[in-house]
Amino acid sequence: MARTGDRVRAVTAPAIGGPDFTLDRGSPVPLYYQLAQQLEAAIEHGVLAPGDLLGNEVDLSVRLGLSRPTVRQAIQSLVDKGLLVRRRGVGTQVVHSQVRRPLELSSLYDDLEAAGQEPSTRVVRNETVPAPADVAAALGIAEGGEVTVLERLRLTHGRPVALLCNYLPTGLLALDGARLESTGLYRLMRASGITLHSARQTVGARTAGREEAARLDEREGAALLTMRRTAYDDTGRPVEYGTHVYRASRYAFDFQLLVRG
Amino acid sequence: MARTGDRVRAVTAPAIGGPDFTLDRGSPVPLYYQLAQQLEAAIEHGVLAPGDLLGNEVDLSVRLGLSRPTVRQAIQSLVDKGLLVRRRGVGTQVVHSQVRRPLELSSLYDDLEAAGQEPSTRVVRNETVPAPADVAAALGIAEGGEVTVLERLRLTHGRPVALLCNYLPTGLLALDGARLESTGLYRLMRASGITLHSARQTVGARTAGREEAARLDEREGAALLTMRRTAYDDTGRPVEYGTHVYRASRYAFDFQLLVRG
DNA sequence: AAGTGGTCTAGACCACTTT
DNA sequence: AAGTGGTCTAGACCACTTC
Repeated sequence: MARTGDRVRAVTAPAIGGPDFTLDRGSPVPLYYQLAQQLEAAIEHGVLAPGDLLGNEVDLSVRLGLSRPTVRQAIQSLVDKGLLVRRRGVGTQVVHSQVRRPLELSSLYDDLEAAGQEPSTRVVRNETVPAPADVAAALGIAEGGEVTVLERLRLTHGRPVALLCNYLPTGLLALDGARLESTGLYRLMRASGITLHSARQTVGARTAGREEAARLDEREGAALLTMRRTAYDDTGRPVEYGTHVYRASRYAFDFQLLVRG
Repeated sequence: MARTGDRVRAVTAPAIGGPDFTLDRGSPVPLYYQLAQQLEAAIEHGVLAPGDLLGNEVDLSVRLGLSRPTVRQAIQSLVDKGLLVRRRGVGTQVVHSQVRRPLELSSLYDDLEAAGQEPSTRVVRNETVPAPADVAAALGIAEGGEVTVLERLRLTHGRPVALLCNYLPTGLLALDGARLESTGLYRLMRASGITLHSARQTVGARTAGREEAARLDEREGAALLTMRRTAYDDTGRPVEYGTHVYRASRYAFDFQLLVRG
């Protein structure tokens, strides 16, 4: 039986009824993951068109020289991503719409950068303070305990888009002012080995007060989008609490939801 | 070997090092799912506290009389929900925070009802019209093709909260006016066999115009929360497009995001 | 009746973490 | 060295859908 001992053996499935897949058993990348990536690429590039049937799992596993559970694991990961649909008695097909974008814990900086908006940041405040009640509750620490507060003005093309106020457990992270001006907070956290896992968000709206309007270069009474968020790492510990205010005239949240199975 | 043929056999695991689990092999509910439900309940009720180790998978499977893959499938489903964390070489633990709420494709009606807000609905418009360009694009039909347009005023405790305007492919669903006044659109769709799978949402804000303010019982210039959404069924076909407007003074979106693995 | 995915088993070897 | 989860195999029977 082929086991991990057989190094650098590559298997190419015949193209009968579908695209080619190449598996490398010598690679540290799991076989199910290699297959999932190639399936995703085939869908992405239109080799597998919306509505196409994948061919049954038993045949696929024989053709690929994999066991059925391994093939199923690959398929399942794409079903979870919403790229494939399984129907008992029918088969597995590529989903009909072009919906590709994942739901992600959005980083404003990354989002803006990806959209070609040339984001920049001005750090307004970066210090250690006693935790106010709401912050303490959100971060799960004692009221009055030390937290780091970070206030930033986010701009695109040199014009203000948002006022960001974040609280972090002190000592979690080195908040270097210069690096904060050149990148986003989440990227900094990831670089420090913090794996973000989930976040709870509340999105609302209100009108701008006078001082706020001035800082954001808006008229008084302009519509603002507000966001309050607590983010958790992969062990479920709160690592960040923030209240953000966006100029509604220049920003809207855009995201995709998946219904849980 | 115990197979599905053995009816109504129940297995109770000894409580050594953990809570009891009872599996019914005669039930049509899959074993991994029964286990997952009981694990989730144990976490929910505090029998398993945050940070608790679950015990290794091999022992668990022996205790429960299940194979390891089956136990893993149960655990994996809770990891996906964000309730458990696995660490190689360490074990599986209950997540540290109390984050429980799932991310879901939110139904305004259900959300309000769950919050004890006594929602009600007034159907303002329910007819078939030629599709405007944006609607046609969102629903993937020809511009000017037939669509059903549905306009509703949503109230809580008898006071307006939101103006809902939805477009659906004509013939997808019987939109009975009376039922629309007593329940939500998504519940009606689910009852018609439509399985919602994902949605793309854009959330923004603006100030209220005169007529709009009057309909929502707000002042002119009040902050409004806006939402535009396209929902897809499990085959990826668009089944609904809507533009909603909420009174920011009475409503905010509240949801949880999970980072994709 | 034939074909599909859904579930389940009883093993195996591996990589990683902790002791 | 010992213990954990991560991956993988080669089967099996079942429920559902379609013909």
